[in-house]
Amino acid sequence: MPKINKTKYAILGVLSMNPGSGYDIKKFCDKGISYFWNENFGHIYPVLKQMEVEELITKIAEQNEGKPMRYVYSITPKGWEELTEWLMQPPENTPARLELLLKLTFAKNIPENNVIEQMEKIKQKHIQRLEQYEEMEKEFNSNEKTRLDRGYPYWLATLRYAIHDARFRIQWCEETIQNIREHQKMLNN
Amino acid sequence: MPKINKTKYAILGVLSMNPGSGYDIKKFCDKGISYFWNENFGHIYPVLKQMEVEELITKIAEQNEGKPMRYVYSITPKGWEELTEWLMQPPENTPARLELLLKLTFAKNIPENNVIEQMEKIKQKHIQRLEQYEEMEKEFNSNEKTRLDRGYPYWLATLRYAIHDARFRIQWCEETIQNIREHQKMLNN
DNA sequence: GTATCCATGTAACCAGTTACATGATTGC
DNA sequence: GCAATCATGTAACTGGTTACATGGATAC
Repeated sequence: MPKINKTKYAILGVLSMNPGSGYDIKKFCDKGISYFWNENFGHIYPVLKQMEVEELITKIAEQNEGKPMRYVYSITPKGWEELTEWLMQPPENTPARLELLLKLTFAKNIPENNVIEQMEKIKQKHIQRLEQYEEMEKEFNSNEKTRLDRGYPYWLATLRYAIHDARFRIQWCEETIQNIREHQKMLNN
Repeated sequence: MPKINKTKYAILGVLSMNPGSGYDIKKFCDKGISYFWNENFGHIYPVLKQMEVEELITKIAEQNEGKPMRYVYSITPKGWEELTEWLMQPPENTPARLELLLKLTFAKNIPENNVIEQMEKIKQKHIQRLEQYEEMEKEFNSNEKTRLDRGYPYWLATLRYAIHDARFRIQWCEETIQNIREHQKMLNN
């Protein structure tokens, strides 16, 4: 089977919540879900065009005074069908490619201290991420309205994933740094 | 900056351990590091060719009786240089695209039970993965020789990453399933 | 005045995937 | 007899990235 255009489903999903322009879709990705999903204009615009041809979405031109042209897309019944069908299907797991782990595999060819430094930086990055996510969680849970929304447990799930993820990475960084140091000592004796 | 061919570095890394053929490289990826790195023939062979032109590797033809032709590649000094330079650089983080989380974001459009079923299956998959990794860890640590290798803490790190990863996902699946159920009940009252 | 936001799009590029082609050997 | 392993490669394709082009409005 050929590789599937995931951008199409991301767009369908975003438009299922609200009609919007290509720009709006990009904004939603950047502001709302960038820690697990990313899109860029160079792909969004051509895919939108193609989806219109496939009748998954419809376009309406919007001209506000003094502002640039806006093309607002809405999802069609056919689009809804395609979206829900995709949602019901188990997610495809794309073959992993974790550059950090690949580097570690061959890391014995560079000085230990360089590796430790890199791991330390990565740990700091995840500590910052974790703080952000925990802040987001607080805000999210303090909002009464969101908790009554049918989507509540799903939004929460994505956030919790990010939190778990950041935590395990911090732990793993610490553990790994310690293991490198201990091994260093062992070999010196 | 343009996107960088990571396959090149994977090949350099594999050949830094032992000279080998394209087939050997693929085998190493599949057997040894497939849970965090994947390559396929359709990319390996052309990249090998290009790397030979760049003088990062050299080729020797090997003809064993009755067996198909083998082309064994070795890393050159220039290749070593490029490899270590890359290793010293902090890893690029490619923009995330986690299909599962994207689906959860829009999951309120399909029946809860479908989502729960999917999450249950994913949990089972990670339980199996975890068992495998823990088995691998035992074998790995029981081997005296590997512990004296300079690469020991790095190999261990990749394995420990996989273990941490599987564990957090199992936990997260359980948590999420429970949250969906509780929310379901709450809305029914 | 300068940076950011709003807004749309195209063209060139490339990394990586899939399918196809070939054929001997080994193990069950 | 059949599947898997060994072994190399090409061609077609496509999903996604980057760079380029344009230009007004708003906020500091």
